[in-house]
Amino acid sequence: MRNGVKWRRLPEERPQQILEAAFEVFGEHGLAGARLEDIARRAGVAKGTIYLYFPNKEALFKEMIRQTVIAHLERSERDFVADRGASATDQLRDYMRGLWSLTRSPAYQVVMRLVIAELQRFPELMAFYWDEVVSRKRQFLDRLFRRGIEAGEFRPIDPHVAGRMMASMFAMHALWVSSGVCAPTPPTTDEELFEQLTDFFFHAVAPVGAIAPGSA
Amino acid sequence: MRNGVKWRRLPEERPQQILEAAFEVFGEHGLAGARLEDIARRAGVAKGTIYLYFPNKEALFKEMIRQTVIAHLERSERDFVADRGASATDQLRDYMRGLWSLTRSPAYQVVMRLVIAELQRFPELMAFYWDEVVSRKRQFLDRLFRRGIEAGEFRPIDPHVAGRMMASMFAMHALWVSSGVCAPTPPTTDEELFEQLTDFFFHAVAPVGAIAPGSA
Amino acid sequence: MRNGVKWRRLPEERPQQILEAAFEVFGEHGLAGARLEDIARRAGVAKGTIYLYFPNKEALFKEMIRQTVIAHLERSERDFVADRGASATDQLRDYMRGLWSLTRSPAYQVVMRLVIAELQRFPELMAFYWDEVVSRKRQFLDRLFRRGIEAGEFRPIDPHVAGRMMASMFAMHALWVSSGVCAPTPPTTDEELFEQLTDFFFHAVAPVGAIAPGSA
Amino acid sequence: MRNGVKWRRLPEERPQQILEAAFEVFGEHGLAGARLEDIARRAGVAKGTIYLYFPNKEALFKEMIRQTVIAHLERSERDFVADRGASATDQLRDYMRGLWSLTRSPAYQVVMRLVIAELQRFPELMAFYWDEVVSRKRQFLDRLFRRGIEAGEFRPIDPHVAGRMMASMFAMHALWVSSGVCAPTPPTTDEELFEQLTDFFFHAVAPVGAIAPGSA
DNA sequence: TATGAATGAGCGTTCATTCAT
DNA sequence: TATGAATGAACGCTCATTCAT
Repeated sequence: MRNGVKWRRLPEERPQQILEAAFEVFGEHGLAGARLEDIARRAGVAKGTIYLYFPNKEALFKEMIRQTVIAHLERSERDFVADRGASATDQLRDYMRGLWSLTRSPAYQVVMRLVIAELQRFPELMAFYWDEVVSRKRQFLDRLFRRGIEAGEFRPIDPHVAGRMMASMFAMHALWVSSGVCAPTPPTTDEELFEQLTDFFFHAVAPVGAIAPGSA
Repeated sequence: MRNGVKWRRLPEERPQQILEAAFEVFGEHGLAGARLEDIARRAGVAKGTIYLYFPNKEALFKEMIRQTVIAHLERSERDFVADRGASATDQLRDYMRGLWSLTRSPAYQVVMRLVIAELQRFPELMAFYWDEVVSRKRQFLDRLFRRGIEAGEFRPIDPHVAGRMMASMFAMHALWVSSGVCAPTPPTTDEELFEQLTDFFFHAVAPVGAIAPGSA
Repeated sequence: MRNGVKWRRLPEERPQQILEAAFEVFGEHGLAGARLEDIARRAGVAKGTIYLYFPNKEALFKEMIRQTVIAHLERSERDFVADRGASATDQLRDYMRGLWSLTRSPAYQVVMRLVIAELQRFPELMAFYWDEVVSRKRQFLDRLFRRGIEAGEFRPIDPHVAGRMMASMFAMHALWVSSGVCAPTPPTTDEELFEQLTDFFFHAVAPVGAIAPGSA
Repeated sequence: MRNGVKWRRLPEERPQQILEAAFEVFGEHGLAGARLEDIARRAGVAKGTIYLYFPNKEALFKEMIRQTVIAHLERSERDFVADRGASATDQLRDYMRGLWSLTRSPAYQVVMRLVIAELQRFPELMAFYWDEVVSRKRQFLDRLFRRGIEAGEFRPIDPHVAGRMMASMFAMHALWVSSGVCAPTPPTTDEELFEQLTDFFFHAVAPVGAIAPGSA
């Protein structure tokens, strides 16, 4: 049959194919240092082909952000609504688990590093990230923490502050894990790292005088 | 006549002069974005002069790391020895205050960002950083936390974990403050940010059932 | 079923269809600035289809010249023969009116501009243009002016010169009108512009001492 | 002496050197078609060197306009003031002579062609040309013609119109001379062409009933 | 030692042209 | 005959590095 004749990759796969190459090359050389030529070669296409699917270099990175951080955020928001019945503590622990599994994915680690390291120099990307990620995430966590505080599950901490602390701990661990700073010396397992993070956090937000609700 | 010329900077000062300019320019434009021309102009020398003292752009970056991060670590260690008489809680609070003032210095923010962004690509530098900074800092915090745990000031948390959490929170805030992610929405003062960090941390390490020792 | 498809344009119309689109796009973006993609889209065909009918971009341009400038010249010659009975002054005024309405047509403005801008670089086209347009038009005007001079309607000016002056004024106004240089400052109407041109020209060729014959 | 050792071109000549190359290349390939690389090679410098003296391609063209059209305009304005004693007719004839000698210079012909052909596509250049040339020239000619009309040397024609007609005739002749449209067939000398232009123009603006004042 | 004019490889991006379908 | 995804050479512009002075 005519079928077997050509086995090139299907056109529908092209954007994902390019994106995956971009993930790798951005990860290795940074946002500014990555060369479109390398991304193209790694994706197995010509330089011009990239521009059939993405208007420019920044758009590639935007899409990377969408597929990792924003996708996760949307999942979290859906879960939050679906899990309305659960306690804030349980909801938070679920959220943290999702965040942690994201944290361990190379794609997210790359994105985080680039966001921290280079986003400043790309004002349009910075604005995008701020609107689509930072403020949205903040809203989400606000609602979560407020619920827990009102239910007496957490001490009356400023929800913004709680959110910022959690984000800082997870983000930094993403960076450390990816750059090997975390792993080497204490041969801690991923699961142990997660336990340490949640345990620490739940102690920090536990009602004063109570047993930390998250550690059981 | 020729005498008035004495007022130029001495040739021996040249490297430091260049390094200071590099600091500023790297801080403003990042490693890749910094232009040798700008550094030269800011240092008051010609572009070619830089190459008399540093073989290339990278070398400038390496020297920057040495002069900032290591220098700070040595200061911390000296202070720790000098404060031996105080409680672990007080010592920790003092250390945090020092760390926070460092965190707010542009120099540290620059180095943190560049370390996160670029260190991976220089394995030799990464090793250097690991030995001279990461493990040394870890030892230092270990001793501090162990003291506090033994005295019952802190709950029996793994000292490594406590150190890692603290470092992650402060490091991330350094990055956020410098890139404006922290500041905008809640018009929080620097001092308030510091209070939030210490309050959060002391709650997390407080002996269970006790009032958080750090919050007063 | 398959029947409704009959409503597509016929294949025989394809070249004209493409040419019309080329006209518009060349007019808007110039020869170098026009993108084949735009022409294809505007013609309602795919990019590749253009290459079935024209070997390259240049060929499109050549064909455009043929369809506009030559076509007009032939119309002028026919009208001249048909109007044999009128005075030279009337014939000239009629010709000028026709020239002016041509001058205002976007197609002519486009061709004029492209001829000025690009013809030099295609010697073969330049020769073609010279033979088929320039010298033919000159002959035509020569006859017209000679008639007027012999009849005492115009002063004894060199007919070549009169023709050249007229052509220069109209051509330049075509270019100016199309590029907006003429319009802005004095909000002159098209009709006024035409009056100014003819009035000026008839004064210039009026018998010395006489009232300019064209202004009434 | 050390003098004879190196005879490279002096740095002070560089801008003019580049500009002359640009003149040639723009003339041959147009504004959009000219390649910086060609200009550099023709000037005997490297591509980057151009950018030491001109911020971009457009600036090269701006400077070309300045050295030809604007320089001439400024000369004309100075002469106008210096010649206050002369009749408007004499002043105009002097101006025309200057304009005609400009018209014959290859540089001016190139500039005119590019202005006509391509300026539309470079809006910033168009604005520059409009402000620095078109409106300034218009003012200048307005004053000149108004003087002549008030003194009864010219018929009461709208000064704007007279200026526009003159400009159109000279401009078009510049384009024709440069592209060979004017020259070939009637082997007219440059001087004769000039006489034809002035004679035609002075007849057109002569007081009705009078002998054309410019023709002698 | 110090200069800064000069270099040219390299970048992101565009688009005329090709060719498998 | 018609498509449009894919190509890749070419462009304007930048800037780390060199080198004659």
